[in-house]
Amino acid sequence: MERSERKEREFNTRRADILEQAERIFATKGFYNVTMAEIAGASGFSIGSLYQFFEGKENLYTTMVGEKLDLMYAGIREEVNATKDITDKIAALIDAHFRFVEKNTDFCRIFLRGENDALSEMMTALRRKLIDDYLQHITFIENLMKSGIKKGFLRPLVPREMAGLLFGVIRSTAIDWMLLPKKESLNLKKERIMEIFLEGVKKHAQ
Amino acid sequence: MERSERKEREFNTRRADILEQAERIFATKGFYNVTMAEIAGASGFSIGSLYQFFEGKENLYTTMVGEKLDLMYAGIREEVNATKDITDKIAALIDAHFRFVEKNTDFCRIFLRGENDALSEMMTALRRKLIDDYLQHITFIENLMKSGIKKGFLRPLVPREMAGLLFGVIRSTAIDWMLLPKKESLNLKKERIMEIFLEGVKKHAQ
Amino acid sequence: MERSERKEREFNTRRADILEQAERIFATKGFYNVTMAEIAGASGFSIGSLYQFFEGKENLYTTMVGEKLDLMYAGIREEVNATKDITDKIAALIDAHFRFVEKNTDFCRIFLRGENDALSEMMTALRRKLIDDYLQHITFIENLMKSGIKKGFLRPLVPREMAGLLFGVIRSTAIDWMLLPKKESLNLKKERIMEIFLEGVKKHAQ
Amino acid sequence: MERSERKEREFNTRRADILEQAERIFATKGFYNVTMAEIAGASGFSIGSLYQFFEGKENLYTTMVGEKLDLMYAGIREEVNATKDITDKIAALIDAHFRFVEKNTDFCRIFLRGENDALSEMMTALRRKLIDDYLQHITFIENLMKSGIKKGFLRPLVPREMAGLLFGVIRSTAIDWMLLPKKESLNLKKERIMEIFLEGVKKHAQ
DNA sequence: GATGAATGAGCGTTCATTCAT
DNA sequence: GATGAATGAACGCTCATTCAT
Repeated sequence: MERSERKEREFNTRRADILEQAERIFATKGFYNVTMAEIAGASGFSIGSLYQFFEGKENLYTTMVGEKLDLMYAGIREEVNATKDITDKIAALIDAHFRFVEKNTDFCRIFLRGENDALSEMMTALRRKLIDDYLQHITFIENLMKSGIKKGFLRPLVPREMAGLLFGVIRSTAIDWMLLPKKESLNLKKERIMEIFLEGVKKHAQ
Repeated sequence: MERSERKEREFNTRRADILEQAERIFATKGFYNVTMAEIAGASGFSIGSLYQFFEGKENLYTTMVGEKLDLMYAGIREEVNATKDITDKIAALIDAHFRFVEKNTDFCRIFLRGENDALSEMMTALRRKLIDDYLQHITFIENLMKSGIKKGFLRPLVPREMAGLLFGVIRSTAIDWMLLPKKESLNLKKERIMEIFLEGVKKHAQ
Repeated sequence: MERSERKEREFNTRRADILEQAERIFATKGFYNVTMAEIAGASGFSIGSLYQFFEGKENLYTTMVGEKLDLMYAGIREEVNATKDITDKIAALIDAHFRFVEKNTDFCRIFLRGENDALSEMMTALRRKLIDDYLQHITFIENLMKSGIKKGFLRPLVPREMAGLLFGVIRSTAIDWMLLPKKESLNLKKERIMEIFLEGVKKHAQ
Repeated sequence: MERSERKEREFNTRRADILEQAERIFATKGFYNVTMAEIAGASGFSIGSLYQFFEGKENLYTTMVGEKLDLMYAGIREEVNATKDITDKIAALIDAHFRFVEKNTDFCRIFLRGENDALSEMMTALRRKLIDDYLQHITFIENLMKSGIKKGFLRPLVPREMAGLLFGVIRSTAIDWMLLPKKESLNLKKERIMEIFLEGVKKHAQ
């Protein structure tokens, strides 16, 4: 049925438009300081229309966050998987993460502000998803570490902890960059992170 | 006037009681899901009384967060300053941070959830303070790095970036610990962080 | 034009289908708790189509109630008119009323729940019609009483009041039956009503 | 504590004021066509204040109906119990009922319009209460009939059915009076009801 | 004619703040 | 000072009706 196909395409386009505006607005003002009327106005729909695309404000918010985050993780892993060498993989991991943050700074600010209030069912579910996705990503990095150790490139430390620390510096660097006004590209930090992560900060006897 | 001194002491005691309850409740439910009535009930004061100690809900919240954070940073630096050796100082930095997080997990969750909504003047001011304090702390760590480099213990990397990364892994490790249910002491992570931070993860030729 | 005749027949069939579903749904949930979307879904039409048959929700409701009620009164009177004897006529009046209630319990519940809200023009008109029809029915029964008195079968009381009381016990008995879970046939009550109505409850000297 | 006593008295006075206005307004316009703002305005309170006295609109409505109905039944039975003779008791039953209807016509119209929508928990509970109270009242009348039969004043018919019919004519007469514009006192009907109920309408051989 | 997505006025409810007692 | 009842603006959500397709 062509008719319904076009309908569905249009539906998805409109839905995406709303999500896009919602992302921008929620990122700027936080969940509680945004009204449905505001999102409706910004996305060019009426208040009532929003409810044809999403069950309510919470659903709109959690959907937006969830879908965007899926994109982020998927994008990062794709780039990592496209490389062969372990060093390149780590570089890609950092690079892809930073590029996502730079392109979606507003969205990422949501995690600065948090608001994963575990009061409603939906918000609880979102929080669970965030944690699950995060753990899955750590596991992905853990496997990177494991293969690096197996290949004798990395020291035989606990892979999970190595993964946690690597992601930690990536995340922290991104947070700092978002927090601070000076807007040099995040990518400039990549090499430093890699060097310190790989070599450590301690001066060794030469 | 002794009278007014006692008055003031009492005032401060009551104020502290309110802040203590407020911390617990805000940490559990977030800024927007807490009512003044709830804080009043929990702290044993009437709603109206809260307004004698604080200008309003936002003031109560920002005061609580600000004062607690000051305590944290002051406590950490005090412990660091009480040691001499650079390795001990780094250990103290991590140790003191982790102990604060373990003792004040609820409070720290506030930063997981964020809600630094920059809408009102007060919330903006709080956010500014959070950033300032953070930068000040980074500078403190930066000075640690500088002295480590000067003493020839650390490699001559950019001290600010070293500081950022060290704090990054500390923060990230704390976040993970708060996010995840397994409740082994955070302190177990200290040695790993130090080792990886100091030595790096790369296997060197022997 | 045969064409238009068929059109009209189809129109009436569809209209009747809608009314039938509307009756069922309104009876179950009341006027205010039913949505046009619900009626549309149940009757297999689109929301927009409902507006080709009825001017709006109120019109659909008042039409449904009005037409059904006309059927009830007409049916009862037809059955009464089909008998000769005054006792038989009274029996038929009760009988026909009870049978309608049993066959259309859901519909009759509408009167239990009422909702003849006199706010809109239409609802006011419906209420007026309900009252008019009711009075007309009472007049019909009044004439029954008159003829019974004229024939010397009934005591020379005020016919209108006799009619009001007879209808009163019929209605009340029906209401009780609808209100209460025990589902023996309403018809079992007919004989009792007739006996008490005709003979009274007082014990006479023998 | 005198203080709290006065508070409580005031609370109850205000609560009663609200219920009084609510009764008037709900009776006029039905549950769904009344807004909290309207009740607030009419009773001289702010919208928010209504929620200190009642949990919400439904609670306000069901409370009002329930309490008023209790008063009615209690009042009627009290008057009946104050008489000795069975005929007087029946007269009192009718009389008290009619007086309540005349003094509380608006309230009673609520039952004309119904709206006992069984959707929400509260409305279901109200409906249950209405039925329970009704059955209890019927039982009260049934006992009247039983004692009348035992004393040999009434024919040995089924007491429950006699009670149902008596209440039926009372209710129907009241409904008619409310439905119709002519405003002669309801009490004029009392004698007729008693005569027909006691003697029946059938002419007996003399 | 038939459809159902779009509209937006309108409602019940919440809660920070005030102020009379 | 201490109280907590009173306030009312503001919000999320619903649904009868319209109208472009």
